[in-house]
Amino acid sequence: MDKTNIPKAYDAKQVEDKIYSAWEKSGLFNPDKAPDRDKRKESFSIVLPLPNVTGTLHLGHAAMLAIEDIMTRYARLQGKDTLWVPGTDHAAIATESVVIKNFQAEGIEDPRAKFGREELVKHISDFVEDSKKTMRSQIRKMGASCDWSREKYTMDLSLSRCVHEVFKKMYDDGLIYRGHRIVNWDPKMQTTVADDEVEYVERKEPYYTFQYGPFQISTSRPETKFGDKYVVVHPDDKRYAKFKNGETFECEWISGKITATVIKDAEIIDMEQGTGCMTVTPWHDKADFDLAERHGLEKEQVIDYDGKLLPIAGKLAGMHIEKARPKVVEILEEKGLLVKTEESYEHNVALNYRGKGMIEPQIMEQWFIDVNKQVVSWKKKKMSLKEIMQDVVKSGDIKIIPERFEKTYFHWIDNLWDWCISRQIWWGHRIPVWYRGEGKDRVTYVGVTPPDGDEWEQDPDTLDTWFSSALWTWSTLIDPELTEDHSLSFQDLLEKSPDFQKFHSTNVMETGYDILFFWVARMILMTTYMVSDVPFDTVYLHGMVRTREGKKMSKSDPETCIDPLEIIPKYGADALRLSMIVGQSPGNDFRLYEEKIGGYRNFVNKLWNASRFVQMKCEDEGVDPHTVAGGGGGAELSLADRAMQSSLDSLIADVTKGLDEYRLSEVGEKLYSFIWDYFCDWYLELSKGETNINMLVGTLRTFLVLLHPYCPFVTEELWEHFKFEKSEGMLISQPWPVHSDPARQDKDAERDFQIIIDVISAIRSIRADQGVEPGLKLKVIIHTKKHLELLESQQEHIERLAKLSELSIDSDPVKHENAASAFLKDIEVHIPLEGVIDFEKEREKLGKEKEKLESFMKGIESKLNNKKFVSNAPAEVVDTEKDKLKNAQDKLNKIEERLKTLK
RNA sequence: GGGCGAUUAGCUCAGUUGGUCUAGAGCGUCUGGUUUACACCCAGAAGGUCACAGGUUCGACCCCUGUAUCGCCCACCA
Repeated sequence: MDKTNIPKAYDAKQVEDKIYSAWEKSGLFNPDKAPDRDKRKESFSIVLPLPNVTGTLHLGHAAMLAIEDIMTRYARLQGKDTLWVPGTDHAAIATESVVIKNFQAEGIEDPRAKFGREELVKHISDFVEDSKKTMRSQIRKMGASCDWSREKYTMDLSLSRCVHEVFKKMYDDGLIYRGHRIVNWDPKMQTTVADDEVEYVERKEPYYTFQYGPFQISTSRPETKFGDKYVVVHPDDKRYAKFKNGETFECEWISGKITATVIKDAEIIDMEQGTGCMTVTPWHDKADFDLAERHGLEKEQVIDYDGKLLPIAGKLAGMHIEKARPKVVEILEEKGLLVKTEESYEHNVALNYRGKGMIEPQIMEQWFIDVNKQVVSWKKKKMSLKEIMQDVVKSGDIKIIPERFEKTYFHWIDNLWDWCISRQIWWGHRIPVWYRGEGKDRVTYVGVTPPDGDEWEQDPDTLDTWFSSALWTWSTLIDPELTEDHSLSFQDLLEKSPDFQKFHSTNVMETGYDILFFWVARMILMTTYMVSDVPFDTVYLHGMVRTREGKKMSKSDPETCIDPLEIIPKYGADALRLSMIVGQSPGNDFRLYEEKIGGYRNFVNKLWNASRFVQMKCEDEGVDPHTVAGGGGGAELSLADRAMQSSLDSLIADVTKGLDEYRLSEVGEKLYSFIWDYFCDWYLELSKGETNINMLVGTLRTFLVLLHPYCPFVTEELWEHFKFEKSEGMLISQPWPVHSDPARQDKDAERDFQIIIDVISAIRSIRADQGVEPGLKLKVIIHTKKHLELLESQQEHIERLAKLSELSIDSDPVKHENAASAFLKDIEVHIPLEGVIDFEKEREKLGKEKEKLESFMKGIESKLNNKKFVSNAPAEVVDTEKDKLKNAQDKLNKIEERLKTLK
């Protein structure tokens, strides 16, 4: 009969939802409801990197949630005032394009025209509400311990207030301006796109060379060439030395005779490339635009905002550029101006990262943030936004993990242009600018609230979605009720919001390295500017999840794409979490596949069964696990117990230090192998013979706390069975275990326990070789060098241990039937030392080891004698060196002793 | 073109400022094992000149230089 009330196998599906609701019910995700809130001094806060509302949870989110939840739960267990704010992003372009696509699939060709602004926005809002519901339930599935009572959304009224406050302040400071600039225009979505949101895709297209007066120019885009009336060459190019800058000539071109001007420019021209000359299209090319600005050239629009040719194209006017291309080539060919066609020329085509529409650069009036104007006060100096962004990372105010991304970050900032923040879509924060009147009498109003009067008209554009996301660390912490009171200044809002005062700046920003620029950099920009503080102290960047083959996971490929929502019921959220943490290092991509997750499911099950075993033990001993106090229980501890106690102490120290330094993978691995290899396979096996139930239960409880950040569900479930009657509440709010002074650790016990382990291992080997002749069996025992050493040098111990394990050692051959019973019954084991050890080889080996040790010690000694090293290196480093030396000396002594005995 | 990284067992990856690392884990492979914690298990084995070539050092997977292959980011291709 089963002596345990714990089911035989862990069924994640059955317990996870139940436990999550219990946590929510307890209110412990909310720092305000922490039972000992007043005592909590230190605070820890983190914001959820707002998943956008367009989709469902994917593995990237799952990894992010797992990492952040570990950080959050660890802080909470440590007794910090812990807040993790969840929320979602309205994801302007992404969301609008999804909704429009959905309508188009229903047969509504142009939803904008059909519904108009107000109605379409309403439809998008409804869609967003649905998505948010889905996201919420999925985040819960992962076990994320975020405070749902503080959930935020970038379009909330309180967050919109922040957006307006920032816009107004930046406008007043002259950091936001409106101007005609060349922007990335997406004719499909009818909006501008930020530089970062443009992606380049390689395409093979024909490449044409045309005669342009005395010059030959090459292009893959002849349809833009109608307005070209400048030809540019390098000032040092000897081939064109006879032409002077500004010289004009007449030539035949697409729509007839034109007058062209020669421009000499060293910056834009690469003499080596092609013919070394080109014509320019300032309206539709950024480099050409800059050239035109430098030389004061005329700019002319050729393509309209729908991607169709303008009247300048003559008879081709109104035609879409894609259709017009062959026509233009045809016209020029007829005129005899086509020199050659290169069929598959490889070049990059610019696409919108959202929606994949082709980008057509256009000159448009847009809103920009000036990143170079030195008007912001920071550290008592006037600096530009760009300089502040550099400063906070350079000075170490913000630390990026892994460090190498700091270089990437600086590189990006060096190449940063003014940020175009206006978008021509309807979904998003509308720009808080109103106009009245026409022409010269036009008045502009910029404000947090709309101006009084009816005759005002608001700017039709919306803000880039990252504008509001960039405020996330603090806009979510401002008290929403206060934001309704417009008599309060922005400073008042900050000062009167308790959450902001307590939790900002946040401790860590955890996100994928792919949005370092999009988001992390912009949070730094906005927060330093607006709040005069950094948004977070540490940036932890995780890698991208890849398939077994190393490809990006994409939803369109269900073969390789793993859906967390299918995995969780099958393997459990705990297993999924472990599989995405252990063995991964920050900033590096990692591959995930089902077997990996299965492996961690096995670990969870192992822990589960070990707990069952402990419970059975309790039953055997007639104790209720809840009344067991832990520790040694006052009884004299066996060697094994002392060893476990001591190792556990080091484990706690390692786990604590590791988590403090965000080394999640390493800590996870340590817990995994400690629990499985050391606790289950040795300590539990040993306790089959002799048990200190206090130690057993106490150790298990410690594991549950240590492992809780990684596997919250299974540990919480097991806690129910093992919690001490006097401890209050759920595992989630227990105190983190403390470890004792390392000097007090029982190193002897640890070492001796290692010997037990080895002896048992040896006994098991005999067993494994049953059926083989007795003499050979014994050789197997001592085959491994470690055993040779241990058995020889620790014979005394072994005899003691044999007694402890109810083994007896004498010269009789092996009589036992199997090894496990060795701990329970009287068994005799024969371990002959004589004749198996090759003393000659031993001496040789020890001699080599001695030599090595001596040179090692010499090195360290010289290091310690070096005054420069001692005075410059931190005290810790010097101490470790000293320890090393001491250990080496100990070891050397032992070797010498052994060499003596071998003689 | 500029930058950043990777290269460690059949596969996927760890390896914490150079030394107790004769380099580890998981999966896979092979051998043996089922006595009530667990076959989602236990014991054991095989498998690596840490990409290559130099250098620094008493000592290099780790630091430096170069080479090769792969990947990512940025810029650009008139």
